[in-house]
Amino acid sequence: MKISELSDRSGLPVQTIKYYIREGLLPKGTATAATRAEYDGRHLDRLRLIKALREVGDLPIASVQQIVAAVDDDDIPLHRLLGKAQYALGPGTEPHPGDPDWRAAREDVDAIIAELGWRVLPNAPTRDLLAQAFVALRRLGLPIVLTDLRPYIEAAELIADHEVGALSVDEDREKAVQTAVATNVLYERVLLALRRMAQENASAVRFDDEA
Amino acid sequence: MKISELSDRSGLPVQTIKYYIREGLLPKGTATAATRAEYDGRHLDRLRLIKALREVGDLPIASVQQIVAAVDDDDIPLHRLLGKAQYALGPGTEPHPGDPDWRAAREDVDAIIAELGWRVLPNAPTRDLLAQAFVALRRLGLPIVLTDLRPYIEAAELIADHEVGALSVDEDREKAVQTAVATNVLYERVLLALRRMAQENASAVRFDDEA
DNA sequence: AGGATTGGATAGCGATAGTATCCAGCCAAG
DNA sequence: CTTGGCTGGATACTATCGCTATCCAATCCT
Repeated sequence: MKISELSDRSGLPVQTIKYYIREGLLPKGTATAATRAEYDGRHLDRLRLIKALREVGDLPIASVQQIVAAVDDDDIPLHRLLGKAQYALGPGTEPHPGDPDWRAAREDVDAIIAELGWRVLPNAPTRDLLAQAFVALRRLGLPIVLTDLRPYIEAAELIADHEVGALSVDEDREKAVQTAVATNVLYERVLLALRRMAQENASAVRFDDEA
Repeated sequence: MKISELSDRSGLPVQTIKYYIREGLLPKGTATAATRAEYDGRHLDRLRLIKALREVGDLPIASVQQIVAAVDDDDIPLHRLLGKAQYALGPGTEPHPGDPDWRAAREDVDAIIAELGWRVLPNAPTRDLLAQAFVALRRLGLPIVLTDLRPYIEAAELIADHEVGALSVDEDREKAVQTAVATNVLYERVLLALRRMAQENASAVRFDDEA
């Protein structure tokens, strides 16, 4: 199909598609002449994935780039892909290892992971992500105790077990990989939305009934 | 204290503090002369809150602005504040009511909330937030069924009940409000980080042991 | 033949979140 | 009491991000 058709079917402007190609998010079409190229369904699928990651997941172009690179890398087995994608999602901000607060938080994080017996790589960016939140909480005078974390840990395990259990390994890789990455990012949003709703509900139940 | 001290103690450049004052995130100091103003501990607290919301919560200035406005509004009772803050967090992207996909997703969302018996205002932005994720999933050929959502709903309720239960109502408002808002945003990050870790762990348990 | 469409390249734009500079006015040390 | 280093306040500048717009020459479609 032509780029204009790709544009129509994906809902993205031609210029944006060209931009994504420039940035390496989308492979070029197969050239048929100096000013002509042909695109196929895989381009469309990819574009839809990009759109979902951008619009719903709110990922920066650079992260999407790393994710599609991992998706395209046939050497990565499906079950490693989610981890790979998480590295691309990254901690957002860099850790500051010189800062003693930071180091203390990282030690807390490492201790909690060890305590839980979770198998999380020592250099996983999620450790820094959590440490960052710990630092901020501490600085606001809100220290973290393990019991406070309990419900979050429980919830996280509940969800993760479900998600990893639902991973299909037998489908064709292309599709499975796309599905895995998309669900991971999109269900993150789902979880956030549900938490906020559940909060509103719980608050209504607790406080509105008093009045 | 002087602005330079405020800068030192908050870790933010003087220029940035001035910028925050311009944007209404931080009240001016009390002027003591034409080129002199005095800041106090409340300024520092506010600055630390802003810093946490920006750096960890990754909220745009405009959202922080709305949140601090709600925090400063004494007419808002504490237990309403979290809801108010959520409105400021918003859906990120605007809903597109003309789109039939969107409308269908919104109906799904509304149906689920009704089914659960949750008390969520009809115009809550979280409804759109969830609908947006539904639209994206549907477009990727990944329709949502209630059973898929179960673990997320369960997790959300678990967390929300804990959080709302932990809200203190008796402390002095200033501090309590700051705590409530900060924990809400920061524990969102905590939850995301824990989910990713739990995923890595669950994946390791399921797949690495096969090899 | 000729208007529309492409690929490819380059330039521009609008929003966001700060930085930098300037200018007086002030305060405190010498 | 002067003088050098902060201030507050205003304005201007900058960098990054994620697109858009424009151009051009080569095609294609009719």
